[in-house]
Amino acid sequence: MARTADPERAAARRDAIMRAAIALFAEQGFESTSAAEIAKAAGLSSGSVFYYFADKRAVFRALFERDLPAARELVARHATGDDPVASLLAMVDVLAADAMDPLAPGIMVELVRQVGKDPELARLITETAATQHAGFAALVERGIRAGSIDPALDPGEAAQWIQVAIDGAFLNADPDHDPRPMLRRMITRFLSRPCDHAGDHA
Amino acid sequence: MARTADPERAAARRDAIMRAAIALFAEQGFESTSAAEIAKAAGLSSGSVFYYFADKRAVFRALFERDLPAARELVARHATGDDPVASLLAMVDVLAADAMDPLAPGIMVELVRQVGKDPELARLITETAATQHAGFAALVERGIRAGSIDPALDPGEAAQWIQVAIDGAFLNADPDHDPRPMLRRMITRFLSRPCDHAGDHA
DNA sequence: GTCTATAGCTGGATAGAC
DNA sequence: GTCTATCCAGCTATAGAC
Repeated sequence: MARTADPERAAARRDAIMRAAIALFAEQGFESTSAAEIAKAAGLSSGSVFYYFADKRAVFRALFERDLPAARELVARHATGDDPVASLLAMVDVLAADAMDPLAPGIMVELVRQVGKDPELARLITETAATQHAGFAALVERGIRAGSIDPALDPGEAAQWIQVAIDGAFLNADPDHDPRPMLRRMITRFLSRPCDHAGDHA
Repeated sequence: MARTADPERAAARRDAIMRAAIALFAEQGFESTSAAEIAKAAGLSSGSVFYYFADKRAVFRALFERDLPAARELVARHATGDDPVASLLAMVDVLAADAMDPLAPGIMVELVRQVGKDPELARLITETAATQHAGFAALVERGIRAGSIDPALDPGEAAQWIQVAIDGAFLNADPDHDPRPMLRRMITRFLSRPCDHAGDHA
């Protein structure tokens, strides 16, 4: 009854294409990577790429399809905790973990570019980012009510700046250096209530 | 004696090409923008681009050639001041000013991509970034000695994180929203000495 | 100095063999 | 289902007219 003779083999090939594609897109960019190159790197022939994917753009999109459910799950997992700041930092840690991947800056940059060209990709990424944003904003709000976050902050704006910091870390990714400690320092202090003796010393 | 009949006209045309190019590169990307498109937007004919520039890549490089002298001047101007943190924030303000330009994210992204492909551009950008980095690091060190910056910070690492934050702001640029107040908050607090009653309230 | 025309090449996507 | 062969569009860069 199976449509495909061997669904497992088909999934493996799709996966091989995606793995080859992510490396090539990150290193060379989307436009500079030909379908033939991807096929070769995946151990297949040129035309096969178009059997598994509608077009080159669909290959790129597929690389980010798992991110939306992952974001939903991440937000749900950290929505209910005793300490909102701790939950928020745990989310940051997870999102920033991939920033040590040497492919991260290349993929990040290519993603921004392709989002402007592929409306379907744009919808996917917008929703993923909005999901993370909502999760952060809710935690900031809870932190404010609990007194552990500066009430002068607007939760939505603060959430966006947390994402800005993570984006910056991705862009400057370095495989030899874990960005998370400094990212935590930056975000913790950004959120905390003002410290009335800030520059004391004198 | 003049080599060119009208050097002023020539400079104006070069400039027109550059202005047209920066918009197109930011919106569509480098690879997706043809030389013919640039020429048309500049009010010239296709071949003329190659009269004023050696090749398409040189057009892109030209867009960043003024950044290195500008960085040197900026660093020099803020090297000597009574308050290192204030000088540092003034530098950040200048560098982040362009983040309100709607073209900023597109150009930023394209720059990262092209730096990986054009070694001459890479040299230029690396030196520009290193100049800014050195300026920030020197100010952080002075701030530590003056007691206004947390001595636990490594000046080089702190300088890099200031650049990370600025990069993030560029990537998420929004013409309607000045990122500088929040950027200042984030950096000030990142640098400041620890505040021993951080999460008080209870 | 600047334009027109085009050479020469590359790459996405398909058609049809197997 | 997968590969080979190929078509056609679109691009950079140049050569030569004016």
